Amino acid sequence: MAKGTIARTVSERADLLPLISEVFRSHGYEGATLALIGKATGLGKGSLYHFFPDGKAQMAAEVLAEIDHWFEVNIFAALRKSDDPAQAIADMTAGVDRYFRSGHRVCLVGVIALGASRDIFSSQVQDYFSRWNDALAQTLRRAGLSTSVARRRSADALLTIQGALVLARALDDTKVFGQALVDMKARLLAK
Amino acid sequence: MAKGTIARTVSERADLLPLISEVFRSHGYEGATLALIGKATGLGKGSLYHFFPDGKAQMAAEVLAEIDHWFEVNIFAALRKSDDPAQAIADMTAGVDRYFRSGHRVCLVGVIALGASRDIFSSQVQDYFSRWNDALAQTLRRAGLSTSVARRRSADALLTIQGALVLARALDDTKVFGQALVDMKARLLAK
DNA sequence: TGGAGACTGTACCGATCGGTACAGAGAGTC
DNA sequence: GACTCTCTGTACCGATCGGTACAGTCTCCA
Repeated sequence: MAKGTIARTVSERADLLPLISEVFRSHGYEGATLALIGKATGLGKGSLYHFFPDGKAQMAAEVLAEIDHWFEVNIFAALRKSDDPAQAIADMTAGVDRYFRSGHRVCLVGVIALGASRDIFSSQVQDYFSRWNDALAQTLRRAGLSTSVARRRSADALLTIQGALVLARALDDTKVFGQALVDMKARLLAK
Repeated sequence: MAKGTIARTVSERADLLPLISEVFRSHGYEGATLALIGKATGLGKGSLYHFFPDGKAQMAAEVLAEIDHWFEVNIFAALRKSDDPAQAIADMTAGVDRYFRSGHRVCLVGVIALGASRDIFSSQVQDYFSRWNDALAQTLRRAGLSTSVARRRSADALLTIQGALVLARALDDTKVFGQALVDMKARLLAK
C-alpha cells in the first residue's frame, strides 16, 4: 500500500541507452542485473519495463543496434565512399581510438561474442563485424589490393583492435592499445 | 530425511578441473552457476564444496592456475630455453593452435580479463600475459632484435591470438584464427 | 570388527534473479 | 473538473543464486 510521492523524471529513451550500454559493457550480459541497470539509469523496474517491455534481452538488442548504428555512420560509411584510402584508414583509426577511449573502454560486441549470450545475439554480432570487414576490404581494394589480400588485411585489422582491447585490459596498460593501432594502420596499406 | 543409496564415484580433483574449466570458458565467471558445474562434473554440491571449500571463486582460481601451469610447461619454458628462435616460435604457434582447437575454443584468461570478475583475478590474469610476453620477447632478442622491437612484436603476437579468438567466434569462422596464426608467425621474425 | 576419515546426495538457508501487477502522479485535452 | 495517457515506484511472484549443514556410505587400517 504505497502512499508515497512519486518523483517524475521524464526520461528519454535516447538518453537511457548509453547508460545501459555501459552496464552491459562492464558486467557482460549475464552479469548485468536489472538492479545494476536501475542504479545506472536511476529508474525503477516500472520505468525500465515501460520502455523495454521485453526486458533485458530487448535492452541488450537495442544497445547493440545503437552501437551498430554509430559505427555505420561514423566509421563504415566513410570507408565505403572515400576516394582517398589512406585518409579513410587514418580516419577509421582515429575514430576507433576515440570510441574506445584509447583502450579504456571495452568492445561490447566482442564481450558478447565471447560469452554464452552470443547464441541469442549471434546475427547482430556477425553482422556488425562482417559489415565492417566488407567496408574496410572495399577501401583496400580501391587502394589497389587484390580481393583476397584486401579481405585478409581487413580481418587482421579487426582482430587487432579486439585483441588490443583484451590485452590492454589484461595488462592494465592502455599503451598496448595505442601501439596496436599504430601497427595496424601501417600494416593495412603496407608495400 | 534421505534414506537412499549414495553412489560413490571417487572423483579425482585433477579430473575435475578440466571439466570445470570448460564451464567457465563457455559461460564466463558470472554465468557459470553451481548447477552448471554440478551437471558438467556429475557431482553434487556436497562433493564440490568438499574439494573446493571456498566455492566458485576457488574453482576459478584453480582453473586459472592450471591453465597457467599448462602454458608454463608447454609454451613458456620452450620459449625461454630454446636456442633456435625460429623453431621455438613455430612450436609456440603449433601449441597455441592445438590448445585453442584451431579457434573452436576460447581463451578463459581473455574472457575473464574482459569481464567484471577481472577485479578478483587481476593479478593472475596480468601474470599470465606478462610472463608469456617476457618469454616471447626473450626469444626474439635471441633472434637479434632490439629489446624495444622484441617487446613490441611480442605484445602484437599475444593480442593477435586474443583478437583472432574473438573474431573467429563472432564471425563463426575458424579460418580467421588459422590465418591470424600464419600472419603472426611471419610477422614475429620478419626482416 | 569397528572406528576414522574421505566422499556423497540432499534438504535447507537468506538473498537475489528477471519479470508482473498495479496504483499513484504528472501533463495535456476537452 | 473529469478523462486519458505516459511515466513512475513498489510490492510481489516463482525460480534460482551461492553457500551451509548434515546424515549416509564407502574405503582403509588397526
